[in-house]
Amino acid sequence: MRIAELSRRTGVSVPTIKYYLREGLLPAGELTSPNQARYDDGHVQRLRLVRVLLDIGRLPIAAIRQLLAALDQSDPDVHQVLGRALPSAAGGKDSIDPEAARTARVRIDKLVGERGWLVGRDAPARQAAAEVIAAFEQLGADVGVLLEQYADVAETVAGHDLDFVGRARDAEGMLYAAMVGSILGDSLLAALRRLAQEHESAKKFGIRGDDF
Amino acid sequence: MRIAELSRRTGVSVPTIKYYLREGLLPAGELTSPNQARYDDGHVQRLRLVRVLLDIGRLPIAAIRQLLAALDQSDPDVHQVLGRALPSAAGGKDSIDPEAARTARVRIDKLVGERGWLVGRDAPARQAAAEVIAAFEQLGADVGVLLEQYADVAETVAGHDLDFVGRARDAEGMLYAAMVGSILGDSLLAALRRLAQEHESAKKFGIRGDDF
DNA sequence: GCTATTGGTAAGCTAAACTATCCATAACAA
DNA sequence: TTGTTATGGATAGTTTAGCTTACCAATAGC
Repeated sequence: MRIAELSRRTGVSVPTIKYYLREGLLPAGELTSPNQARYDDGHVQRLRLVRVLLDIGRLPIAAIRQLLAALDQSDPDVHQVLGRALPSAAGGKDSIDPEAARTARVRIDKLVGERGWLVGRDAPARQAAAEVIAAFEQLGADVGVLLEQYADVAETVAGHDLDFVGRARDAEGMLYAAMVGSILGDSLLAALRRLAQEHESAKKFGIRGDDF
Repeated sequence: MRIAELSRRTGVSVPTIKYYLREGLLPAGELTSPNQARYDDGHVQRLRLVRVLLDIGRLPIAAIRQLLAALDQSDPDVHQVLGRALPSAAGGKDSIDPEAARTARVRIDKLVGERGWLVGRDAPARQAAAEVIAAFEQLGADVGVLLEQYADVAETVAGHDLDFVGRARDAEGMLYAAMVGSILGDSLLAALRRLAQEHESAKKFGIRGDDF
């Protein structure tokens, strides 16, 4: 197919597709002549993946490029992708007192150690978790109880996630599932959490509205 | 205190504080003369909240303004905030086939109904969840099993969340806890999930590196 | 009295993610 | 064949969010 059909099939405008090609988010089509290229279903799928990572995962273009590079490696390493390549939802900017972050980091390292989690010392998620904990405390909240409860939950979820990954056909499919499941899983879990929160809140406080 | 000290105590630059004042994220200080105002600890706390919602929650300024308006209401309604005011993590843009989203919406409504969740018909989280499910399917993943597992987990987490809210002293504190816990909870859960995923992956695939 | 700071406003800046415009060439319809 | 439309590739422009800079008259504090 040519670029117009690729655009029609994905709902992405032609200029945007050209932009993604330039940015290396989409491999170039097969050139049949100096200004004619052919695209295939792989391009359609890749383009849909990019849009989902952008719109739902809210990943920046640069992060998506890195993820896709991992997908295209000849030797796909699911473990590396799960542990390192995936950016966690928390944004990178600081706004947090560095000393509070250091204290929280010790706390997270302790939690990981106590639970026997096999996680690299330099795994970015350690720092991400520490920053969120520091933020809680900067706002005057006590995360003590919540942290352990969430860690329990995280173990459960991660178990389900690895089952999900394991259901893929081959190594490449597992890598794809790890990526999609991790990024979209965050959003799915957040949305279901909101629904369950509203339910728990309705139970606890009594229902105000009656539009169920 | 005056604006310079407010800046020093929060690490937010003076021009940025002025910008937040203009945007209505921070109430004006008490004017002592036409060009002198006094700020207090409430401003410090509010400013820290804004930064956390921006940097970790990644909420846009407009959403933060709305949230803060809910905080400042004379009659704080925790249930409304939990159910409606809080934006879920998923971004607003579409990129998803509207028909697939409609099918997924039916699926979510069915799940909510079967579980007896007391959730408004028009709760935005329903749509958010539906869009994520549609995204999964657009990428060729089968969310069937995962969805039910995540719903179980969401119930557990929401229970913890409401306990967290219930630990606050008064109604205003509960509203604050609901807001902070919801937004930061998403990020904390995501970071812990990454850690647990790396652990589960290490167990499943065998450990590649040895830097623990 | 004198310098630094303040509150307030308007204009400017930066980065990210597109979008528009060109151009020479190629495909397609008449 | 011939006019019209589409294509790949490149460069420049646009939009939005979140700040920064610059400026001003008025005040603080020595």
